[in-house]
Order: sequence, then C-alpha cells, then structure tokens
Amino acid sequence: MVVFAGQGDPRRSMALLWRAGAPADDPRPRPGRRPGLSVDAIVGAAVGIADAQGMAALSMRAVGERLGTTAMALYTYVPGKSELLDLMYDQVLAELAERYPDGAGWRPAVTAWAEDGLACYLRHPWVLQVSQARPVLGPGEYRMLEALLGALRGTGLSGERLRRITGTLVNYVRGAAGAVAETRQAAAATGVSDEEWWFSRASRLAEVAPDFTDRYPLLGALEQDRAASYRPDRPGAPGDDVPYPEREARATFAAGLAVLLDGIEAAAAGG
Amino acid sequence: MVVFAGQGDPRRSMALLWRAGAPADDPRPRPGRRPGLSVDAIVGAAVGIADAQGMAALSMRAVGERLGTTAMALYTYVPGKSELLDLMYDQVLAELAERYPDGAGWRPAVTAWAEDGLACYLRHPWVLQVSQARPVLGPGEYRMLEALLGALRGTGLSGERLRRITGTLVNYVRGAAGAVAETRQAAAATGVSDEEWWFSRASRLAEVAPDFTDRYPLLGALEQDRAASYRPDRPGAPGDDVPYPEREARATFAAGLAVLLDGIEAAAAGG
DNA sequence: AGCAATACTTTACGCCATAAGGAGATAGTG
DNA sequence: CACTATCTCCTTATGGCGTAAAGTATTGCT
Repeated sequence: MVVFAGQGDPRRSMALLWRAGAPADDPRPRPGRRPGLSVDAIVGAAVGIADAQGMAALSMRAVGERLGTTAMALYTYVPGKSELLDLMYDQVLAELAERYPDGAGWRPAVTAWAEDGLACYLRHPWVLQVSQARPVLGPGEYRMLEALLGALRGTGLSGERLRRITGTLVNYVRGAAGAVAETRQAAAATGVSDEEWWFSRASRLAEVAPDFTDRYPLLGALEQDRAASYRPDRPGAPGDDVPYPEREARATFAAGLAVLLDGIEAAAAGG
Repeated sequence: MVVFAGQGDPRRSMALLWRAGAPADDPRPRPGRRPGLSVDAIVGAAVGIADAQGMAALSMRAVGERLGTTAMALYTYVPGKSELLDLMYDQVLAELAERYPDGAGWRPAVTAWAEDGLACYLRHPWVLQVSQARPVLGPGEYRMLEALLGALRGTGLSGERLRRITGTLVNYVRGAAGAVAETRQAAAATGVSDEEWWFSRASRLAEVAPDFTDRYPLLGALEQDRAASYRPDRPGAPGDDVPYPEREARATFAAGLAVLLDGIEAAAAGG
C-alpha cells in the first residue's frame, strides 16, 4: 500500500511548524476547558506509531487512541493529517546534532553529518515518503542544513559552489537512505529475514525470467561477482550484526560519500 | 495527503511484473468470456491518472472508470492496488533508453543516462513515492541499471568498485529528483506559480520565525547570496522556460553529478 | 444441451479523514 | 450566585477508499 500527502493551508502549517502563535506565548489564564493534549504529545504519539507499525498504521484514530482520546480531539491542535505529517517530519530531523566539530578537519565532520542523517532516516524510514512528497520548511530541516554548513566551513567554499554542494549532499543522503530502507522493507513485507529474502531473489528471478542473463548481461556478471565475494561469516568484522543486504547498501553509501568528498576536496582546492 | 504501499504476495507480483504465465504465452482458445481489458491497459490508465491528477486521485474506482468498467473488474488482471503500483513504476522506467552510446567517452554517456533518469522521474513524480517504499525488481528497473552499466563500461571499472558506483549514481539521481519534484509540488499545492511561491518563502519565514538569521546564520548568509545572484530576465539563456526554483534545483543536480563523475574518473584512473 | 471456465457486476463491510453540532469545563463579569 | 463567552472534546454523519463475497453473463468443449 502507498500513502501520499495532500496539502493544507501552508500559512497555517508553517505557523504550527515554528510553533508561532502558540498559547504558550501568552500564558494568561483564559476561559474554557484546560487543554488535555498538546501538539508535541500528538506528534510524539504519531511518530511512535509510524516507527513501530509503519505509515500504513498511522491514522488519526490510532493516534487518538494512543493518547486516550478520539480522533476528533486531535483537530483542536492540528488542522489535519497532512499538517501532522509535516510536524512529524520536522520533529524527527530535530533529533540530529546541532553542530559537528571540525577540529579534525571538515571531512570527518561532514562524514559524521551524513552518517547521522542516514541513521535518522533509518530509524524513521517513513520520513522518506513525507519529505519527497513536498517541501516542509520547518526548523528541524533548517537546523540540519545549518549543521551541514557548519561542517563544511573548513572547505572555504562559499556562494553558489557551497549552495550546490550542500544540496548535493542532502540529495545523496536521502537517496541512499531510500536504498537502505528498501532492503529492510523487502524482508519485513514477507516476514522472512533480510538475508533470506535477498538470497531468494536470484531464484525468484530465474523462475520468472529465465533469460535474465541474456537480457541483462552486464548486470548478470556484476551479480555473479557480488555473490562470489559474499563471505557470510567473517568473524567479528565490524557491522556483522547488520544483515547482509543492508551491509551492502551501507557500503555503497560510504563509498559514494567518499567519492563526493573527493570531488568537494578538489573543488575546494581548485578555487 | 500521503500514500504508502502495503504489500502483496511477492511471487504473484514478480510474475506479473515479468509477464510470466500470461495467457498470451499460450494463445489456444479457452472457454469463458473474452477479456475486455489487459494488464497493460490498466497500468496505462493508472499512470495517466497519476500523471495528471497525482497519486491522491489514483483509486481503483478511478482507473476502472477511465476504462469504462468498475473497480472490481480490474481484480481479474491485477491482485490489488499494491501490485498495480509496482507495475506502474516498472512501466515508467521502461520509457528510458536501452543503451547510451559511449563513442564520445563514458562521461557524456553517463551524464545522458542521469539526465534521462531525472527527466523521467519528473514526468512521473509519484514514482519517487512508490520506489522508496519498497523494492520492485521488475524488468524496467533492471533495464535502467543495464543501461548505466553499459555507459560505465568505458571506465574500465569492475567488481565491487563498479557495484558501488552504479549504486551511488542511482541513489543520487533519485535523491535529486525528489528535490526538484518538491519545488513543483510546493507551487501546485498552493495554486501559485513556482516562482511566486519560492519568493514568498522568505516573507513567510520572516513572519513566523523573525529570529531566523540568528538561529541559522550560515543559512541566512547563503540565502542572501542566492537572492543576490538571481537574475530574473537573463535574455535567452538556456532553460529560461523553466521556473527559477526548478532551474536552481537542476543546477544543483548538474553540479553534484559533475562532482561525482570527477570522483569516478579518479577511481578509474587510480586503479 | 449441458458443463466448466472466465469476465465482469452488484452489494456490502470495515476502514479512513473530517464536517457539523452539541456537551461539558473554565474563566470573566454582573 | 447566574450569565455568557470561550475553549476542549465527544457523538454522529458523510462520502470516500480497497476489496471480499456472491451472483450473472458469456464463451468453448463435449
């Protein structure tokens, strides 16, 4: 099943994201029943559901239930589900560090930023679906960008070049996170371990497309090489707790990042 | 609104993707009413709806209606909506070229591959939501990968290094496409032109977060630089028909791709 | 003609987001 | 105290969704 985002009034949505005009700004006692919930509590409950049971299980009813109320009670705090998704996205990004010290140079700092971003996306894979649906422009997102700019300061880049490179890094981390998340989703969907699913892939393809290696010779060769290089029980190698397909995706992430950083280094040096 | 994919029996889904066991494989006359539809017709109608009205408008009822039948008629050809989404995704990727001639070198070939991929994602932006939800493993996806491997042949890379680099390029194009798609979505959601939306962003933020430049000094400086470099009516520059925010996102795509290709070139030369 | 297989329709169920309106709580004001 | 405005939260209802179940119509084989 697939979820996609409609959209509400962007003005209202932005005010919520930045918690502007919240009652806490003016805490004089006001008439009416005291609020039993809060935006933060709702967003927290929603993130909890999405993390634990996936986006498909996230309904206004479910969020209400988790908070001991009904779905309609949420509408006092949040205009609709679409805005709630924006808030969830932005709250998750706020988990990331505010700055990455570049005492050891910008390269480790940027690498740490990218790895934290990947880990965050993987803790909350549903985020990839929200963010690619439309821009959110909340404080969490800007915080993440600011942290990246801080890490990149050592490069001496500025202006257009810096803009392009930050954008590229953001794009790359998101794309790579999608690839890693897919390796998990595949297994989760079938109830089979990641590793089993991955290795049954080849036989599935052989059943259904017996001419695979004829149609895709280069891919076939590459796959053969991959299978040959697989060492299931390398003893105590770092990351052995991670199942193989994800280990592969993570290695790709790291390799691609290194290539990008090489390119950035050249750009920084070349003026 | 957000759409997300649940999942069906992967075996059935793969068979459909590869059109294995289709009645066309054994065209002997069989009892029963003649089929009035086909998988291809259904997928085509569904892609048409998603392209024109977005993922939110894609319902089994809508697809049936477009084909002059009911929603339930589709279930003869397709097990459910989830599998239909997989088929849509794979059909869209099949639009891409099968090979990219590298007569002028591998670099233009890979660049053409990446640009075609970006364009394809932008013709069908809903694809990004499907693909990041879970792996599909259809012929279209493999065809795209095979084309990339063909374009990369001139690098002389092989084995693990080649695997990592193809993965990185795929990740990058997908991530960048998400960023470009967002610039469009933002405008579409509000009914305002891309350009207007983009330039109202700053004032929106100022309303809602007056302390923006204090909280995000580096970002604020970068944004100021961007605004200063904006020349709305450069005469006849290539791509002037594209609205500004998208032009910016495309420029980021091109710059990031160039950095990646530099890195690949170094890897190819370095052995 | 009868049978079995296939395509398609109708109906119905249980979800979903959310509009509308009402009930209960809380404050300020006489 | 009552009165009223305001706010929270509930109940109910609407129109959509995916799809299960069961029925009908069409076709070819015997």
